[in-house]
Parts: sequence; structure tokens; C-alpha cells
Amino acid sequence: MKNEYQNTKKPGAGFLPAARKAFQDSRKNLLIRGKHAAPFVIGYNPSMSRHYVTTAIDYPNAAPHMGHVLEKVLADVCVRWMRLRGDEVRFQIGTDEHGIKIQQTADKEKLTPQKLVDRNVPLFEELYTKLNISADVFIRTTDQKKHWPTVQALWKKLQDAGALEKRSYTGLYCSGCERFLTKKELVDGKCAIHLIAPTEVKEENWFFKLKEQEKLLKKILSDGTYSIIPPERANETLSLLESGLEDVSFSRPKSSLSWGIPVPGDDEQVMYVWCDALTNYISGLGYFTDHEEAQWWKDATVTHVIGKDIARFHALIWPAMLKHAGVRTPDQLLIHGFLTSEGQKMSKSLGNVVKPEEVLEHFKGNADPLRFYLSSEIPVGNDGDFSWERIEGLYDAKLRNQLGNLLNRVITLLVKEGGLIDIANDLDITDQTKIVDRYTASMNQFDLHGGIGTVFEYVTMLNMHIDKQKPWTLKGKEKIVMLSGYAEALRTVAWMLLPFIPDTAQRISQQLGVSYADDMLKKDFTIEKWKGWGADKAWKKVGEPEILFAPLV
RNA sequence: CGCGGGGUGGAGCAGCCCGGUAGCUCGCCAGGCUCAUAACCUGGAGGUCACAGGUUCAAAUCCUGUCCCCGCAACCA
Repeated sequence: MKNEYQNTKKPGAGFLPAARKAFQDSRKNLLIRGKHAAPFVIGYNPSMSRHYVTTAIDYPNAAPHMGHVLEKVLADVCVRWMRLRGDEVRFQIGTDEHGIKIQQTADKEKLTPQKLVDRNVPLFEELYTKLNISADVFIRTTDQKKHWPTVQALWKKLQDAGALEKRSYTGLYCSGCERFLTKKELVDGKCAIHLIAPTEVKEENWFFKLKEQEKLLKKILSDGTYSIIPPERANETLSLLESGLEDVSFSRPKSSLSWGIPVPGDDEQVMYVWCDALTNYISGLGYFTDHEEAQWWKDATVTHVIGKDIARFHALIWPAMLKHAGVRTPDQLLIHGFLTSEGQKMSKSLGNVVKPEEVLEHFKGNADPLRFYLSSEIPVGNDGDFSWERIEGLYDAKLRNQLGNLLNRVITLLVKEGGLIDIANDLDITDQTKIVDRYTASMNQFDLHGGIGTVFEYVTMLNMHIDKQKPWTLKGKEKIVMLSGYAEALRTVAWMLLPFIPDTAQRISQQLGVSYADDMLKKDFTIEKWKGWGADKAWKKVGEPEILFAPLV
């Protein structure tokens, strides 16, 4: 009987069934899933339960798009999971507001750069609030109180360490664009926009001696001190290291870049992106200025969540800077891929840019369908595609039909019996502990795809079980006990969904009438004591059934 | 020979690291159930896993080569 409900995974077959089975079982226990599972222990280290998680800071020269959202959702799911399992977390996001592009966009719109960013940054903040991104800190690089002092202090440290050097730089300057062009930007040796040949211009720059740290970088990237997830991205970075590093330009003359942080002790120069933007990760902690918050950098596991395009800067320049300045290097780099739209690269000219607001609006302001889509559909580290048809299909199939309907049928049946619950034994579907363990193992190694997959496997098993057992044909205590078992299983489903779709997790719990439902979105909510079968002793009665996900119009 | 990712039933994807009956969602066909949001459950049709070699008792999975698609190539997440 029991096995009928066990999910249909093959127990192992073929040549040496017994050996095969043993192998598969051992694999299952280890829960190494997919090629993204790293060979080293990542994510969760029980002995060190403080985590500092950051995302890249966004460039607000235009409104936020789906790419920005993918990263924040990914980071937020990880962070919410850490909090749920009992870790102390600080989660920081923010905006990178300096640079030539902001300056140019502002000119075009006849605004000051400050006005431009003050107009655009709230678009990011509002969007992330709507998406339930649970950041603790939003850092802005124009923040002269918090950000600038740390950046300038870091600059001085680098200078004192002899890591900065003024050199002259020769580049191709377009007077139309008022900036240097790279060779690939040229069409027939001319600026593609202004159709004039750029002139060779020599200017003074401060350079950062990245090359000097080659050895150190090789070491920390290969011995796991600074680990890159998924691992194949590490190989990419290491091969880049093999080909040798160049020192990088750290400043620009005021005449070519005025919108930035002044270089201390050099009135003619303004900082270029590296020292300014990367430093947000410690300036948000008040590093060099605030002793208490800076502690996070010292004793927490530091994880930077970023896109593959900026991986190399985070893997190389950032730790090199910290090393030169005598600050410890971060622990892990979680790299995500890019989103395409309906199979094609998102671009304004193709007109296939999907605005996150449109998606939110489509689902009546509910962020969960989008959060669900991004975190379950796109494996961490891979590129993914956004498709309207797909997100609607997923909404119907998984959220509405499988999950919503399951909750509804269980609660309705229970309410008909008076709504009181009586939790006895674990259902004979499977050992729920195993489901929770598999989920936990996936989540701990950032395999969000695997984690949510396990939850929905459980949901499917519950639907199957109900059909088979026909609880509506039972009577009295027997009926109530069986239905209570489903309710209890759904209580577990709800908390496992919390990192992904927090509002939904809470709504399920509230409908079930779970005792901690109202508190579960608080940042200090932990699942530890509610984990086991029947762990919520205070839970006596279910609430009224409500439609969890309505049909789309 | 710049670097990387990919080519799996009609569509979209997982599986590949650690070789052992090809899995998921959608769609299609037939049936069941009637507690439930026309939802749920069961069964079926449909794939020589890009191609060609090789290793092996056994290859979607490992090795070699070829073809095709798509990103990146220092500041567009």
C-alpha cells in the first residue's frame, strides 16, 4: 500500500539492482542534484550562522527591468530561507548612481544628475517593495554620509599600501560623445553615433595595481576561500587569471567625468566605477566609520549575488582591493544568468522588454506568481527566458490548480466537519521528514529549483492520496483524522514555500488557522520549533476556505 | 582555433558531474472521481536524447571529431 504513493522514481534496475539501489539511495541522501551542485560545502555552515548577503547595485539611468528583478528575487529567496532556518541575516541592495551615463542621460533630459537619480531611484525602491524583497539596507552611492566616507577611506588605504599609481592613459576620444570609445564601438574607424573619427587623447589616471594580486587571487579562488557558485563560473574566472591580468584605471580627470566621488588629495581627479561601486558592500556597513555594523563583514558569511557580466570584477578586482587595504575577502559569489524575453535577447529595438510592473499588474499586484516563475523556472546560474504564456501556464497548473485547489478541498471538507482538527500519525504517503530533508538540502546549496520542485512533488502526492483515500466517504473521527493529516501536510508545504512566495505561504497558513501564521513574515521568524509532524500544539481549528489564486480573466 | 552555454517526444525544460528500463509542465486522446477553483486522479499516443566515430556487458550520460543556435569579449543585470 505504502509504495503506491511513493513518488514514481525508479528504485534502480538493470544489471546489478542491489548495487544500483544502494548507489541511488546514497545519492539521494547526499542530495547532490545536478551539475550545479558544488563539490564543496556551500551556503550553510551551522557553526557560523550569520550571513551578510548583497546584490549588485543597480544603475538607475532608466527604469528597472526584469533582469534587475531576477537578481533581487534570487537573493531574497536565499535570504528568506536563511532566516527561516534560523540564521541571522543582513541583506543589502542599492543603486550605483555615478558615472558618465547618468551624466549624459541627465543632460539629455535637461536635469542635473542628482535630480535624475532622485527621480529614478524611488522606482527601484518601490518596485522591490512591491515584490516583497526583504532587504534590510538600501545603499545609494550618492549617500555622502554613509557611502562616501568609507570609499574615501578605502582609497587612502590603497594609496598608503602603494596600490595606486598615477599614469598617463591614451585612448580614442569622441568629442561628440564626450568620452573615450573602445575599439569595438568604432565603425570604419569612426564613432557610430557622430560619424566622426575619434582623436587620440592622452590623460592622467590613477591606476590600481591589480596585477600584483594575481597570486593571491589564484589562491583564494582555487582553494575555496572565495568560492564561486555555480562552479563552472569559477573555471571561467581561473582561465581568465591564467591569461594574465592588467592593472585597471581607477579614476578620471574631472574634465571628462565630473559626476562621481572626488579622489582624496587630488582635486583634478574623480573616482571611476570600481572604487566607488564595489565599495558599497562595506560602506553600507559603515566600514571604517561605524564599528558595530562593520562587525558583519568580520564574522558573517559574506555572499555577493551578481550577474554573470560583472562576475570577473567581483571575483578579481574586489578581493584584490580588499587585500591591498588589509580587509578580509568575501566568502562566496553567487552568479546568475540573464533573462531573454520570448526567446530573444531583451532589447529596446526589438520591443520585447518586459516591464516588471506589467507583470505585477497582470496578476493584480500579487508578486508571488512572478517570484514563483523566476525562482522555480530559472535554475540558479543558468540563463532563462521570460514568456507570458509560460508564466500564465505555470500560474494555472501549479499555483491555482495543484496548490490552491488542494488547500481548498481539504479546508472545505474539514469545515463541513466542524473545522476542528485532530492530528494523529503521519500520512502513509511517505515520511514527511524525508521531504523536508530533501528540500533543506537543496535550499542549503542554493538549488532553489530543486527545493521548490520537492515542495510540488509533495503537493502532487497529497492530491493523489486524497483521490485514492476518498476522505469524503469516511465518517466521524476517522474522517477528521485523515483530513487533519492533509492539513498538517499543508502546514509544512506552506512554510517550505515561504522563501519563494511569502504572501502565499502566509495566506495558506492563515486559512489553515496555524497558530504562528500572523508572525511568519517577520524577519525573526524561524521554523525550527514548528518543523516536526504535529509540532503546532496550539493549532485547534481551521479557518474559512478562500480562493488562493483566482482564475485569470 | 578568443571565452562560455546549449541542441532530449508538437512547445518549453529537467536528467549528464557519479554510465544501468527517458522524466516534468503545457498540448492531444480515452477513462475515473465528484471533496474541490470546469479544478483532482488514472491510462494512452508521441522521442534511434543534433550528427559521426570510440570506450564499455551497458552511453542522453564518458572520450574524439563535425554541424547548427545563443550569449560574452572590461564597465548594458
